[in-house]
Parts: sequence; structure tokens; C-alpha cells
Amino acid sequence: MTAKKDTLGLVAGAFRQHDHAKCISLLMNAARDLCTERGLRLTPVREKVLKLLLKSHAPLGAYDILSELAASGFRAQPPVAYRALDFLVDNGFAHRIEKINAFVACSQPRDKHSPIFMICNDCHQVAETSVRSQSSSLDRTARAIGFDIKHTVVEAEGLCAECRERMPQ
Amino acid sequence: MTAKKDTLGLVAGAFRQHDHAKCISLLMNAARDLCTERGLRLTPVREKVLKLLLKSHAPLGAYDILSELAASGFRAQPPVAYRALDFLVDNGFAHRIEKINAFVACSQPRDKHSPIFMICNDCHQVAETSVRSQSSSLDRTARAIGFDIKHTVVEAEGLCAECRERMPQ
DNA sequence: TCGTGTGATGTTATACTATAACAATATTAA
DNA sequence: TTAATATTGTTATAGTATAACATCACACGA
Ligand SMILES: [Zn+2]
Ligand SMILES: [Zn+2]
Ligand SMILES: [Zn+2]
Ligand SMILES: [Zn+2]
Repeated sequence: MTAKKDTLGLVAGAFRQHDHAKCISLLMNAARDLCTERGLRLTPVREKVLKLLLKSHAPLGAYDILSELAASGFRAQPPVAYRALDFLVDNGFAHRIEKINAFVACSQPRDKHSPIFMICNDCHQVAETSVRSQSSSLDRTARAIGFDIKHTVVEAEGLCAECRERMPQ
Repeated sequence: MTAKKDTLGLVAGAFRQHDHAKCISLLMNAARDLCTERGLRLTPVREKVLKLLLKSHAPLGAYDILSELAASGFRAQPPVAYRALDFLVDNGFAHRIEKINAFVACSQPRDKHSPIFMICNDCHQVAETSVRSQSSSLDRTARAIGFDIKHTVVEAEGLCAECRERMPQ
């Protein structure tokens, strides 16, 4: 019960009322600052892709991004999108969602974390939460068998609370 | 500490010494029995695909399976492999591993479960474990935000104990 | 300032993964 | 038997991702 409070604190914007304009500018600024701090280059195409990901909390496929880049006057061959996405993912500004071959902006780019995604099959929005703890089944099992985890994928698909309430019956 | 014992009990064959011939025949028989019990048809192509998946604990891509089907005289258009795999996955005889677009035979086809995969980047074997409990971070978070989970993807990639020991230095 | 090395982008081509659509056949049940 | 249903055969195409190599931009020491 007390744990839930903490967990809730980590729930990203999607599925929750929030000031999304503020959400966007906050994350955009965070990215700019982090790049400066770390000597990374947030080039025009990289910045544009991050902006596209931040526009909503719905995940975008690489080819969705490619179309939008083209519409904005960028070069639009697949490697352009994939390279920008690789940069954003490698540096923690975005995550790849394996289940749906899509990408979302990270909601906590400052903290190293293992993201957990809840993918709503109805509204197609995605909520990001994360675990910093070593208490997940995954970590416990890995330790038990001596497996050294480099990266984790934790995703759930189903219905978000809002869509469930809106459901017939 | 006591929990680890239970967790270990769920670890599948891969990464552990085991009688793999027995492992294969056990799972093959389980599939045949379950199909009989449930009125499912383990047709030749479906049985062949399951055999291919059971041959090792390494995951196979759909097109790997397609080649092997062709080599065994089966028709070899993509839908043939995908349909057989869909049947096996839908009925719990195999799982899809999202991170690597590949398939493995399930190691506990009798029990409904949410599988967890540990994918070794060196030997490319995969160990399946599972959680029946509602105690994972995923379940706790889902309950906290009212998200209704239909399916989960939990995968870790890294190095298995054996490969880590074999590593230079 | 000029090279020079590094990283980033441009571009073509291709590889890999998956499904739509419809025809043909086999199985099951009325 | 016949009709409904499930499975398989086949062609074509959609969707996702990367290899390879050319060119360009920028940082930094000479
Ligand atoms: Zn927002
Ligand atoms: Zn994140
Ligand atoms: Zn085995
Ligand atoms: Zn399983």
C-alpha cells in the first residue's frame, strides 16, 4: 500500500491528466542540457525526431518518423530516421518498445533506469514506469542462475483504466 | 534465500546440464497429450516445427524454420512457417521472443504462465523461467494505475554464467 | 589558417520479418 | 452426403532494418 505511492510517482504522463505542453518543454530542455553536459550533439535531425516523439505519448514507428521528417523538409531515407533514433535510444532520450517496433521519448532521461511500458491496445498510448530496485523477478532470477543482465525488456499490453471505463458494458 | 530455491526450480534446461534427449521426448509427448485433451490437431507441419524448436534451446527465426521445413520436404512459403508458429504460440507450446524476433519451445506447456527469458549474447541460448505470482513490478504497477494486463513481455539479454566464465580474463 | 581525423549525413541498394488475399483441400458434424 | 469449418497451398506485397560507401561538417593541433 505504501509502496504503491512510490510506484505511482514514477508513472509517466500517458494515462494521466497532465500539462503536456510543460511536459514537452521540460523534456526538450533536459535533452539539450544533457547533451551539453555530456558533449553530445543534438543536431537538427536528432532534435526534430525527439520533438516528434514528444508530440504525444503515442509510440511512433521508424517509418512514421520518416514521413514526418520528409514533411518537414528533411532527407527521408530510412537510415536517417534509424540513426537519429539510435542516437536518442543510446543516450537515454528515447526507448524502443519491442512488442510494437516503435519508439517513445523517455520520461526520465536524467536517471539511468530499466523502463517498463504499459501499452494500451485501445488508445495506443504508452505509459513508462521504471524500477531502479534489484527486487524484480528478473533480477532475482538472474542472480540465482549467475546470468549477467546487460539490458532488459519489460512490456505489458492490455487496457488502460480510462479505456476500460469507456468500454461497452 | 528460500525464494531462490523456488526460482531455480523454474529455470529451463538451457544454461544447465540436463538430459536433453529426455527433455525433448518429454515435451514432445506433453504436446501430443495436450492436443488430444484439448481437441487440437498437431498436424505434420506443426509437429515438425515443434521438433525443430526442441532440437536445441537456441531460438529460431521464422525463416530458419522455413529453410529446415524445405529441407524436410515440406512446402516452404512464409505463411506455412508463421501459421505453424502461431498455432504453437497460441496454444502455449512455444513462445515468441520479441527482442530477437525468434521462437523457442515452451518448457512448461502444461501451466499457464508469463514467461521470462534470459538471452545469452554469446552462446545464443535462451533460458525460460516464469512467474506465476502477482508480485512482479509489472503487476504491482499495473494494479496501481488500473491497467488491465493481457500479455507481458519480460526479457533480459546478457551473458550466461558459463559464457562469462569462459570469457578472456 | 590549414590540414587532418572524427563524427555525422546523404544515398543506393538490399536484407530480414510478417501478413493479406484467395484458392484448394481435408476434416468434422449434421 | 452435404454443408460448415479448419487447414494448407500459393502469390504477392507490406513493413522493418541495415550494409556499404560517398560526402560533408566540425574540432583541434600544427
Ligand atoms: Zn505529456
Ligand atoms: Zn525512460
Ligand atoms: Zn533440453
Ligand atoms: Zn513457457
